[in-house]
Amino acid sequence: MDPANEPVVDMLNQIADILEITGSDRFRPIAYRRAARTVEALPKPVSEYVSDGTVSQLSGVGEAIAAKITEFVKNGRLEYLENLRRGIPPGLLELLKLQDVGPKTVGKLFAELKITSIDELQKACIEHRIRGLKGFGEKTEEKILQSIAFYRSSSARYLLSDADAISEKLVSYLKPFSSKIEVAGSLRRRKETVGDIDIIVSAADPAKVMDAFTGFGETDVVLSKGETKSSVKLKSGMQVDLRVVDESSYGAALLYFTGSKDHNVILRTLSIDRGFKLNEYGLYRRKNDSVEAGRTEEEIYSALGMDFIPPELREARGEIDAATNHRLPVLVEPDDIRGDIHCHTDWSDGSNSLEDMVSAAERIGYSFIGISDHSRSVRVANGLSEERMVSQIERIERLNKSGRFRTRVLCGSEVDILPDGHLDYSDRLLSRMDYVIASIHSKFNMEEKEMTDRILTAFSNDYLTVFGHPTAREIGKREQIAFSKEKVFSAAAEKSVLLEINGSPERLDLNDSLIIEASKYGCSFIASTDSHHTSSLSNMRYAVSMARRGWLEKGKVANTLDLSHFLGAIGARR
DNA sequence: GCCGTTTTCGGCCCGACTGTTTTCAGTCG
Repeated sequence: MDPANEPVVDMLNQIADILEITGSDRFRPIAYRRAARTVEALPKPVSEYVSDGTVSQLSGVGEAIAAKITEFVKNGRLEYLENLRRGIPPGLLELLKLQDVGPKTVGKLFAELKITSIDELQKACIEHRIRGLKGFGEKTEEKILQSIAFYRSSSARYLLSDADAISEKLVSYLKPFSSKIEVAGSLRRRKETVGDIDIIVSAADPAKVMDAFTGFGETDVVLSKGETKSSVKLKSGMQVDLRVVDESSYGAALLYFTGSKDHNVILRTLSIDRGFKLNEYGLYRRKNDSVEAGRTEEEIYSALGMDFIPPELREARGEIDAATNHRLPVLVEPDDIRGDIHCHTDWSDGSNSLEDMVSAAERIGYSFIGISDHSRSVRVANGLSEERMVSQIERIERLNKSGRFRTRVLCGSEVDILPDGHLDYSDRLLSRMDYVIASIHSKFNMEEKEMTDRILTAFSNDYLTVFGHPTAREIGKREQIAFSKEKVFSAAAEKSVLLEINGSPERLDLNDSLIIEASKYGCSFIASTDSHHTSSLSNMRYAVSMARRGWLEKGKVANTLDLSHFLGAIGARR
């Protein structure tokens, strides 16, 4: 989603929530949600549609909603929504965040028991006041208490790498019971964080898979168990859903449960337009319900007149139009990567020796590896003094001459961008390196203007090759630093500074949406791992995942070039 | 509240699972 549209999407969804809680016409909330989805899928800020007067032409947006969007965009607030909010206690909207508690339940709890907050709801459950309501019973009470506990305890989203580890374990555990098995959901789309894991299975004996699944050793609670669908919560807190489907529906199920939801909604609508009906069992002709496709995703996309859409692109960011017009990008692949130039050794804060890192790179089959230890100011990371840096340069030169490794060792550094924007080494020293990654590791809280100036000053140093982990965020721990995307990205494009796609699982920086934004300015990128250990060189797959989610083709990722062209590309600034 | 070469009125994506029902409503994805 275009970040500018997020407040508008929230506004529309909130109207829908409140209308559902207060329970008026049951189709009005649906209309608001549909409009929200449309805005979410827009390729540019909705304010542009407001200024050229085309908002009401968007699908699902009529006169009334167009007027509300217009008012909201112009004033930053909407009288209608504020009145709605005044009509209900503020705590009701938080209740919606509880699992298995939706607008109808919230409305009823408020109408009958005057419950307006999670605390009050918990108390009512403990005092068994819920079971007295029509349609509610003992089990519902227990379930709500569990949801409250889960809501309060869990961080709710997991790092992509953590989800990978769990899902790989589960898939290999279930494989003996399955004829086909694959991970779906946001994990398959390679989102930077994952809320739960979805697994799709075909099997000769479905009951056996279900039993195996719910009996998995790391299961904490079985949330539900049916013939085709079961859910468990693992001891780690992660929820896993398993779906067992017939082989003839495998592709349809995989497509459906891979999502995103927005992608599916567009596909379904489009299917209807073309005389089909699409669900998790297949693509059917509307006329006579005959099956058109379902065994594979490829045949479904093809029946709809589209090219196959890689899961990483299925975010309703224009991929369906692109697939229809045969203009999808040919996404960069893990095998396209020729080397990794963001690696640390035990010269600074890495765990392995320089030779171990090179040897590991050679085993992967890289034609080059770049060593980029920390610069002198990063004392906690044992940053290299200028003298030690010089001796590392000489060591690498000797290593290359020795012919010990087929993989060429490039000599660089991850140089700090100091608070005033200068780099942490003299130009004279920088000039002796093959490349320079410049990163921010201090003073993260600068105001946007000051931070922007800091970065632009750094960019004015002609030895700078790569802007390392540009936003400096750490998922769930540290916010992005503030800088003008427009100024920094356009400067990077103009000065041929490569933007890093850092594949370290807690960084993923730049992430997909910023890659898309930077691409608009014509930036080029480099995928790297920021490895501090030989084992983390495999994190390149996360960098590639972000690049793919960012619509990048091979040509926009510098380290897909072979050694000589890569050297040409990183030497271009000098 | 939106939308229409089958409709300007009467539908809105749709199926699984659960819990509380005795035929269904609510939630989720």
